[in-house]
Amino acid sequence: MPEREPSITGYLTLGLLAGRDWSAYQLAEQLGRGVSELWPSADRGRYAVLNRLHSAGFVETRQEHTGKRARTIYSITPEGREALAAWLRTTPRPPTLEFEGMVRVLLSDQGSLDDLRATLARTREQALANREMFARYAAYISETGGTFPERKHLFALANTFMIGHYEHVISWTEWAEQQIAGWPDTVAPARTHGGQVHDMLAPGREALAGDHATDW
Amino acid sequence: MPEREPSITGYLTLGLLAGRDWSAYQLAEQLGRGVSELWPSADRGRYAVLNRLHSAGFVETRQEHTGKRARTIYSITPEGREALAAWLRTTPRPPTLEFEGMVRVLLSDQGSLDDLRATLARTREQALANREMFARYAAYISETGGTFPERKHLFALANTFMIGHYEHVISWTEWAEQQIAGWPDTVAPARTHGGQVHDMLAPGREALAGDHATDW
DNA sequence: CGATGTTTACTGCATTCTGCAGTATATGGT
DNA sequence: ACCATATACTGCAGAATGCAGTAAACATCG
Repeated sequence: MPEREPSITGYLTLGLLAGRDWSAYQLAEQLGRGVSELWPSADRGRYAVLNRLHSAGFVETRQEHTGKRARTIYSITPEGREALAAWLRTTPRPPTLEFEGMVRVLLSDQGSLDDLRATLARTREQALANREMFARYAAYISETGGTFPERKHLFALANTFMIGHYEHVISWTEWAEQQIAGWPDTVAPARTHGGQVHDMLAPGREALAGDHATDW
Repeated sequence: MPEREPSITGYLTLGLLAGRDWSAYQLAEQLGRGVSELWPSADRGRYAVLNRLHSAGFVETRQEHTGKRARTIYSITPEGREALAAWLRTTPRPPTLEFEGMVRVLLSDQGSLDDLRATLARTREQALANREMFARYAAYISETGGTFPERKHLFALANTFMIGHYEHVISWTEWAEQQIAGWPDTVAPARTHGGQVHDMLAPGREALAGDHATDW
């Protein structure tokens, strides 16, 4: 066995198993909830990760049954705990964003102003829904302690980030909608708009001087 | 040929080709610059995308030479332009985040307080560097018009988002560092901290009542 | 003028991940 | 008794990643 390093999904799995045993199905379901806004993964992949954790010796399995239907229960091994702790001592990769809507903004000179408006509106709606979801989590945790009370202090940190993140997306879409309000189309504004640095920096910040290889 | 839909990287490629012809190498390089903070892709994949665009009839190729060394120049076809415009009329997927650092925060009860502090510090540094990069782009574009002056109004929209995004990451890390300052370790605070809803919501916002299946 | 390092210009390969479909049992409601 | 939904996964094709590798052109320095 070549004993490769687990993926982030693998470490998330180990993190859940650190608290209690879970079935494969439960793990796959749990990793599709809120945490998928922080570390997305396909349902299919979550099962594959379990097999790799198993052959690396980081988890053990046992079978349970409900009538004829089997399910596999996973538990973490001491090696699994050590692998998780060792990973936490290493350096994280920077966060990455996959923002299809913003790609559409950049390419919107190849489409209509209505396309651009629709992209902004849709992005805003999606962010509103997500902000609401995390606000509900926050309220639920503060009222009841939540489903994982032993980690509520950590969920609080993450919840705050997520709410602020969607808040930022929402306020950006609103600002962008105002910006494009006076545009005749998606092409012409390059001649009159888009160069004002004061529009482009957060309040109170000034443009930085210095090197820049190129833009975008 | 089954004529599948291009990926987002494919549409980005078509978007660049809409302005002028590019070589494969130039395209691969360009897609690794700023736009990769919005739509990440591996160098290797950008070449594969070109082959798929070609077999779909969305781009055409010709060969140029520098001495013995060949390079392939790509241009967009009318079908490619139409595919891009048609895509812009469809609905975008919501933005997704891949935030390894926040996964570590969630699992930090399996590690030390120093691990958590290091994660926050590293995340802050990375975000500072990226904010600076986009601030430089913004300054460069406002001074010179930038490398793509015909799209500067669109880059301005995206630049503003990116600066605000990293700004949010930075201020969250600073807030989180304050939050954990008084913690004895990564486990105990669940008993005393982490439940205060007022810490967890942006200023002026109240917790929303309503249904919540579960947290995280 | 030759050696060395960097940029240009890609391709191959193993592994992983995604997305979709499919299978089969159990449970709850009308 | 029937049907929808939940449980509990597996198979497969295609796409993406990460790393390594090849080779020519160009710049720089002694």
